[in-house]
Amino acid sequence: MRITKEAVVQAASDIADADGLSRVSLKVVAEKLNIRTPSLYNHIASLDDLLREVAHHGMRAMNDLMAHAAIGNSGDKAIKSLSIAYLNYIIAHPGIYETIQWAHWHGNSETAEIFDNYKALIVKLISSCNLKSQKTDEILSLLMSLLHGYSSLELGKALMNPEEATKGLINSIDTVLLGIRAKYD
Amino acid sequence: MRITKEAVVQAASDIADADGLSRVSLKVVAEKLNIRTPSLYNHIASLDDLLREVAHHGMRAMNDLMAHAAIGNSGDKAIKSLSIAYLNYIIAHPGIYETIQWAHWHGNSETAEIFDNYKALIVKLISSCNLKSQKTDEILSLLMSLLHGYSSLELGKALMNPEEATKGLINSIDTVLLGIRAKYD
DNA sequence: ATAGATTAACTAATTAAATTAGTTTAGTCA
DNA sequence: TGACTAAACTAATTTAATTAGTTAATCTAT
Repeated sequence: MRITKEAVVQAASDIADADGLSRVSLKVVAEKLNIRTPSLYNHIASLDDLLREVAHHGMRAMNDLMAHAAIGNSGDKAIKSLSIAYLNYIIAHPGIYETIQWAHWHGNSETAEIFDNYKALIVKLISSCNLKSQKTDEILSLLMSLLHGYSSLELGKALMNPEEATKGLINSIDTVLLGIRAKYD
Repeated sequence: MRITKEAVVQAASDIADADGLSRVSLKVVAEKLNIRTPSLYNHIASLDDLLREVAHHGMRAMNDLMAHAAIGNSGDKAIKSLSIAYLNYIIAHPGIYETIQWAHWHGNSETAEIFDNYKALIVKLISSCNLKSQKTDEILSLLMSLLHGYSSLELGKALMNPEEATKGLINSIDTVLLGIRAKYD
């Protein structure tokens, strides 16, 4: 016996990745942990609270992975490394990514804070491109849109063929960086 | 009395737009229509079925609006017109768009068919750009990613300031088209 | 016009899941 | 070792989806 909050979040994350967010319920989480459903309330405040925890845990993990991927690189190279890390995480954790999207609407101030950390990381990489024009917000918006849009739309295919999906994303990033150079440099 | 299936879908769509997808339940839909919850089963097979109908209705509406927006234009101009129509629909119907995203995972073959129509429309516009290279799939993926990614991420802000959001999208499209010209023309 | 078929409403009951209340048990530490 | 606390439990409540079975209203064809 004796479960920790981390174990609860982990169990919910695993169920999300294996069966999808819609299959995550306190019932199945409790079953996975071999405890009764109400016992979960010793660790979490509600189902929504648990899902937010899953999302936050995932967002922090993504931020860490992306930051590490960017280390030692700058400019286009760094942006591509980050993008690959982003897509790899989503391929490995589709259910957590689904939960992160859910948290985009059902999140709280902590959600916003972690999201801000993500934005700050990308801004750093944009700065490392040393563009003449400093319209960083426009470029940030474009890059985030592409990363999220591509990941969401191609996730189904990406799970079947990760290589191909990564190539496709890098190709799109290339095209966008060409446009950015043409417009802002 | 006497409700039609269309009225049920409309009621669910309205609730989604007003209060968000998570607030759509057969209970509140029935209340809005002044009938008892089980009576809804004369028109729909299940809650999931209803949500799929909401998504399909919305997807068809979007396709129509985008097709009309593209009429009389070609190339970059057509792509921008379509993009504005896309974003305008989402600003007007955030809950339906949320439902469409839900249907991306919980959809059926009909969902896929309507989505294919959307892709075919964009492919036509790409062809009208008369690019040297015919890597249409790469460009399709990039444009769809941008449209969906930008719309999802900026929806919160877009509801507050539609003008600004539209400008931002057009700006990103411009940059991407520059990159496409550089790479594929 | 009206019998029969169909549509769409109803009530009653079931199931499933989230949540709350109150209780018990098992380790921890003074 | 005895009180404290964390974390489990059972029992009960609430809410929503769904099913079954019934009835009323409309529509259709003679």
